[in-house]
Amino acid sequence: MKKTQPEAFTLDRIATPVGEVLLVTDADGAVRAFDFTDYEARMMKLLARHYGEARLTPGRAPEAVRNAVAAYFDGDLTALDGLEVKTGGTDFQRAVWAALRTIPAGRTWSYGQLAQAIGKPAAVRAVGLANGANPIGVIVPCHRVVGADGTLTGYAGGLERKRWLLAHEASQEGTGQGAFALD
Amino acid sequence: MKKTQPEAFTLDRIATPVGEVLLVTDADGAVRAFDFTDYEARMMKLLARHYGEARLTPGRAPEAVRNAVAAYFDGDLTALDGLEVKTGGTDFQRAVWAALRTIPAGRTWSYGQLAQAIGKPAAVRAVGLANGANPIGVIVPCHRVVGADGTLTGYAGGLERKRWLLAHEASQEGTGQGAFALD
DNA sequence: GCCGTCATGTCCGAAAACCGCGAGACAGGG
DNA sequence: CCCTGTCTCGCGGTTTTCGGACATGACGGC
Repeated sequence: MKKTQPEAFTLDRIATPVGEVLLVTDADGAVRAFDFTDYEARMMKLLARHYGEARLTPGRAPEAVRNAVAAYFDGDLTALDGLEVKTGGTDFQRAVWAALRTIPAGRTWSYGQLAQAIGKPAAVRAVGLANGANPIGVIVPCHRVVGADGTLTGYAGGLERKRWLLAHEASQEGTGQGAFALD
Repeated sequence: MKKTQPEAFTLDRIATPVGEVLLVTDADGAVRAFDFTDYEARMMKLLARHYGEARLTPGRAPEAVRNAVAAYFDGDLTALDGLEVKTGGTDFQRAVWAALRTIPAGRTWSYGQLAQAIGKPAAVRAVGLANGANPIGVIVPCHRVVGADGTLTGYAGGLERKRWLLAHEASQEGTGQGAFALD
């Protein structure tokens, strides 16, 4: 049992080209969680783990956040970069998630590169774990990490979506920088 | 809506015939913890377990509480009965602690009787554990529980103090009801 | 009588399993 | 030869599981 301050969060739902997403924000407008509706159970589990009995009340997220999400899916790939996010998790996990946000849209890193970036070049596999435990999909772009040989190894929202997101980000950037192959 | 703070508690210190005690109260004047100064570490651990990063600020507890404590040690054995207490812990533990407050001063129960009182006659040993985990000594009178044969089996504040408290309560009641033997 | 045994709830530490990896060894196929 | 696909093994944080230790007492065997 952790520190259990009930902490009231807002749960919003937004339609996107890859399906409806869940968007959890706190009283300060910071994003606490973001995931696809069909993985709602997993998101709830993560929230419960980090915040104990956090209470979710359905409602509308701040317009600034909603607009940023819409803009991103609409082609403005940097729209999410300014959003404030807040997470629980261990120091290691937070380091990984922070590093993820430094990967620019249209680029991909390998798990090894990511491990290197946080100063633990050997913790490659652990990085994969932390990646999978990311509570704020898309905004914290865990989908921009692929295998050393370019394979899309896994994605909590389904590989299909990972593929779509990367294509979305690549196509907007132009065709020149393709650091990975879409099959 | 204000942020959920780590819950501010007040920490007071009071002198008694058996040594200085620590008295933790909340903003409503309810008692959250009570223990002897020489077991401060254990009390802090319990507080941390139940309330996370609870913040303790040294200060004076409400006069009503201070007076009740003084009166009890002065011979008014029922002085503590009216105090409001609040605890964390599991359902089981809270059931045990609630039952403890029904034991009148000057009387003792066995662990078996206590287990019976909460409707789990077989959970005798578990009751002992819960007893030991009581964060509010004296006010929640865990010292009034002894072995089935009358032995003072254990006390978180030291058996010496348990003996003293029971003698204190017994002597004030008169000599007739001695349900236990002091050695 | 004395001793071993078992039931019961909770916490705690140790150990093991779990992986969204990646490097190296090896065997085939052009 | 070179290239590639498959397999094995070590890596390291987090989560889960497991096994004890206890503020006891009732019971069955010697």
